Amino acid sequence: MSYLYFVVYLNHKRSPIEMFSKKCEYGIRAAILIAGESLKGQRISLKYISEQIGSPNAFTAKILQTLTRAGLVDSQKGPTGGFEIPIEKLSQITLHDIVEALDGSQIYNGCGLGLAECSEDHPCPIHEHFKLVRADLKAMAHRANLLDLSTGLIKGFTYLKTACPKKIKFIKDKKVLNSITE
Amino acid sequence: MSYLYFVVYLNHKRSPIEMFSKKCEYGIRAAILIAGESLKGQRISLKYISEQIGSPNAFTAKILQTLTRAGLVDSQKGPTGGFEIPIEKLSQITLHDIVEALDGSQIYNGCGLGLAECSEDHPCPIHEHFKLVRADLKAMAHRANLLDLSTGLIKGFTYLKTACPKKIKFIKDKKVLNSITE
DNA sequence: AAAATTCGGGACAAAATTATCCTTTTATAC
DNA sequence: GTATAAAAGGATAATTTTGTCCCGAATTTT
Repeated sequence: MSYLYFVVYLNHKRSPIEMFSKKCEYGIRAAILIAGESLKGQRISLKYISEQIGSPNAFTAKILQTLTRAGLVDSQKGPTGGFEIPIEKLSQITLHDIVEALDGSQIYNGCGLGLAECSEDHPCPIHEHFKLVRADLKAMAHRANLLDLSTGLIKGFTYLKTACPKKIKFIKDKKVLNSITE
Repeated sequence: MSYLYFVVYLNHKRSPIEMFSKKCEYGIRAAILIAGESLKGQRISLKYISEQIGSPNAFTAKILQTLTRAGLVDSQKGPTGGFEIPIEKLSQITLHDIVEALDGSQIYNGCGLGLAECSEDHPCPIHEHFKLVRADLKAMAHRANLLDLSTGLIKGFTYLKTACPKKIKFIKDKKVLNSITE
């Protein structure tokens, strides 16, 4: 007698194309979490961060190193150490700052078709069409700051981790299922 | 006696993050070129396409296969063969159709932070901020069609290839320079 | 001082994207 | 028919992105 079980697992792979790289997505999520905890006077560890935002631990460590070196986040070693952002800086740090540090500003400045030379004088076919999109994205990234982004989180209005899985795989064999879910 | 030479070369590597994948960029450029030539009653070959849009030949072949299988482009084998798009279909095929076939629609539908579950009811912190950008991008991609995109090209108002190089590398040694540029 | 905890950073591994090579198939022209 | 020109498609390689492992450095607690 065999049953149909299903096992669910998160995947960390970047979908064919998203707006930001995985590095940047994790970085933004981490920064918002740190911002929220900093507002509450808490310093938080890498372990806690990767648990809360559902990101791979060691990869997140590299990203936080980058943000720390960029001066966007403060780090402290040793027990009781961790990451934090001074409250007074929260409203000054924008989404743009995070993206710039991790992905660069190609996304708002580059040509939509990847041409090196694409400008008003020498436009690609979608140059005009792309203007508005790029301008919106750029304005949004400069407007959104860590204070605003983290208050929604603290109030429970927004979320940083998906409760729902990305990939669902069906497994008939109970033993196989248990070997994966144990 | 040594001089300072510089050698210039195009790079086909995707920058850290752009709006579309390289595959999609080449696909869009190829489709617009084919559209323009089709308007002039010409069928064009892979070789001509990759020369005109400055894309790697074999990679472009794969992309055109995908577009052909998706029914967006017609292909014909043999001498005088090549790629074309029936004129009457040009205004019906949108940027969205090309992107959808090559990259999927994740870019306008997916969460900006990569969360699997991100919606009005369970939003990520940047969900509201991203709405406008995504909507603009989606609307633009549905609005822009191959007829419009290719007429600018035919009239010489827009370009599909960069005259200007992406990377510049300085090389002092004349022998090294010659070995590269020969 | 020793132990424990946490970040820093180098080396390495896996996966996805980007790109190349080469053979087969199909159609045209001679 | 034969040669030729072009797309189709399989296999493979290079590069980049994503992710892991492990050890060292710094800081706090005991």
